[in-house]
Amino acid sequence: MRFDDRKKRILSAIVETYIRTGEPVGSKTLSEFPEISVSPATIRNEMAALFEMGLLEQPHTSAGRVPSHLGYRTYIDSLMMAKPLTEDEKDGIDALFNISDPDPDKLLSDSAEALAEYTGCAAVAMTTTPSYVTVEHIDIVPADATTVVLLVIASNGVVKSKVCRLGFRVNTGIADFFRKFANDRFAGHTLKEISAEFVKSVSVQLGEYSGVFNPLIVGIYELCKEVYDGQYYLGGREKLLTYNEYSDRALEIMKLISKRDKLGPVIGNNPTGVTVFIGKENSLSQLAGSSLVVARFSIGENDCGTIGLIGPVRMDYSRLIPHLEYFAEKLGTLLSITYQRITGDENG
Amino acid sequence: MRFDDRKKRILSAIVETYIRTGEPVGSKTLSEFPEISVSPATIRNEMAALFEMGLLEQPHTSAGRVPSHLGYRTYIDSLMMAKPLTEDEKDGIDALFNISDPDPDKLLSDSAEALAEYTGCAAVAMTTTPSYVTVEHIDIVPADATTVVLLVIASNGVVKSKVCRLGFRVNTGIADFFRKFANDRFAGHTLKEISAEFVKSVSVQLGEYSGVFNPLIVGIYELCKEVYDGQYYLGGREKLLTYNEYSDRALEIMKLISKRDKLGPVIGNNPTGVTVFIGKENSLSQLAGSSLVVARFSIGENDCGTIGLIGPVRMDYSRLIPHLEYFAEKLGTLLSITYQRITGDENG
DNA sequence: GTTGGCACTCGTAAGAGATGAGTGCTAAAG
DNA sequence: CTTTAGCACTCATCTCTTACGAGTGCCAAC
Repeated sequence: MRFDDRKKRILSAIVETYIRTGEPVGSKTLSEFPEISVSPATIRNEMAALFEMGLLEQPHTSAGRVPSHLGYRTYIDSLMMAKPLTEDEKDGIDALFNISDPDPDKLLSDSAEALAEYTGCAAVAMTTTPSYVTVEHIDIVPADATTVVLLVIASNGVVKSKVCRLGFRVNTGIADFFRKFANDRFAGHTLKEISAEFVKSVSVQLGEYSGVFNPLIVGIYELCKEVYDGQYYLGGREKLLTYNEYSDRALEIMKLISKRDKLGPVIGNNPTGVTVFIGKENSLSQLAGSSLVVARFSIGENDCGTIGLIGPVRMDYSRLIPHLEYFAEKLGTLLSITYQRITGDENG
Repeated sequence: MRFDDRKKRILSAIVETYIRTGEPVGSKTLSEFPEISVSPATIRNEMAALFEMGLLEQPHTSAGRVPSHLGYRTYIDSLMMAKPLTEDEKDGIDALFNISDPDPDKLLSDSAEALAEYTGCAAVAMTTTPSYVTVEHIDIVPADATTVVLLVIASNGVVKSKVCRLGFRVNTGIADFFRKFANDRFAGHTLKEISAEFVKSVSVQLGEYSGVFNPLIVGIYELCKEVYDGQYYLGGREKLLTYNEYSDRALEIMKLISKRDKLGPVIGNNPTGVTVFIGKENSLSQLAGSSLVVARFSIGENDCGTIGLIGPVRMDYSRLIPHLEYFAEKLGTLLSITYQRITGDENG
């Protein structure tokens, strides 16, 4: 049986109509489409063929047809016409990102929120740190009699700081000593290496001062971990409530996607560009009724994170995929600007 | 009509049973309570009296009774026996907070999450900064060729930092100049004063260098604003979905409570201790079907924030009020420890 | 004051049609 | 061989009715 042009047009029409209305699509409705214009009976024959081919499903005998997961897959991969963003939409997104010297973490969480707002789906934004990234430099800055600021500068340009309050007065001598000690032990090591055990072994080397400096050592550990773990932000979870597909599963899905250890591995290992996981294609069985649309973004050439959408299988792919693509590109550009200055200077 | 002892016992039983089951309570059910032990008919007479007094409501003629808002109020204010926390529960909460040198912001967001987990309600944690708090000191620390860390230390002990990436190389001379300049202009001013206009006027004073240093000036403004605005964390929004009271209103409520500008004023102006707002007592009409239980916490003697629970009017007040009280106390203690060291040293 | 009895109310669950959207199949027309 | 009209059939959904039962208010008796 050939998957001819008319079958393609019919499948497209079914997918698009179902996405729009959420109701199974019948032969009569389709016969009114100008690009089809054959009688309902003919369409029924074609639909029976598409059903045979596994592209359509039937909720029950007397209902219309609904795309199967394979139907969606075929539609997305070869039939769909992506709706490019209008200039207005681009401007709107650009305006969101129009901040100078943004905090990268905030940028990410704002992106998740904005993406959710724009798309009506739950949105996730996540960064990953490659395992080759090392600690480049550690600094300790007295800020107050007993307060210091710890800084960890990683080789990928990420800088994190933490205010540490100590139980003793810190003078420049102490700060200098600790700075040298910390850099001797930590600088050059990959973030991945800096485990709790590693930190403990470093702490031991401080001998009798180990107790005194422990808060700082732990602070460094926490900062390294923070950089290595990256971020995970989820925005617009509550958007899922607007789809009746989730009427009884909303709580379960919302809990699931809130946890990085659940969703992270699923969305963090994709090729560049936009990837779509439709329903049962997801490795998590709880997501069988949902689709994920994910896009990687990168700082310069270095892939560094993922943004994604979570919504019902019946989502408007033709609109959302270009949107997500634009967001990812924009986010990458902005992060590149943020991080570029350092590398620029280092090379120069 | 006297609100005698038996009426009180009946009202208590109705409130407690309704909280537990969510079903209107009938006279037969009540007659089986050992502390009541009169016939259903007698109870019906009493219930009619309680209805007259405005303490009970009837969903419809042939249903049992449900507490009115006044009924809940009476129960909470004078009838309820608070269930003190068990040692196990206290230990569980203590364990959550058992971290050394916690980041105050993280402490707050973790508290909101934990509180939600413990209580099954949505939980909010919020800090407010009194308007008399001033900028005590500003510091700028070169971290890298073109990267500096800005520090704002406020008079209430709060320290915030921000990594700023600049377009030029920063040496100690530049850093010293800017540090002096910034402290001359900002230190001593209240955080409240430091508005966008204020910052602009400061920037102008830099003359030809205004453009170069603007990112730093803006950074200071942002940090001051961050300290002054305080935090607002909401945890466990999705818990509301478990109550069928919210089956159709969940989205609306979740949106509402996510916004500090909506919920903040409502929960931020209460006396010390635990305050309960029952349903329509809330100034926000959308919360007419919800109750808020809020508690203030303080650093030392200084009131500094609020934690609260949002849930259906039918919530287990006798358990939740002591829980919230314990959380608030614990949170205050921990924050006091975190901030005390500085003040301790400054006075010494 | 308390209680048993009883008629009454009213929400809910269950069952019976009626409706109608949509189908598959067949046979005739193109 | 493809397309189409016709027709019987399926099945979710809606409405209407009925039955049920939990709970009430009131009254008379204890």
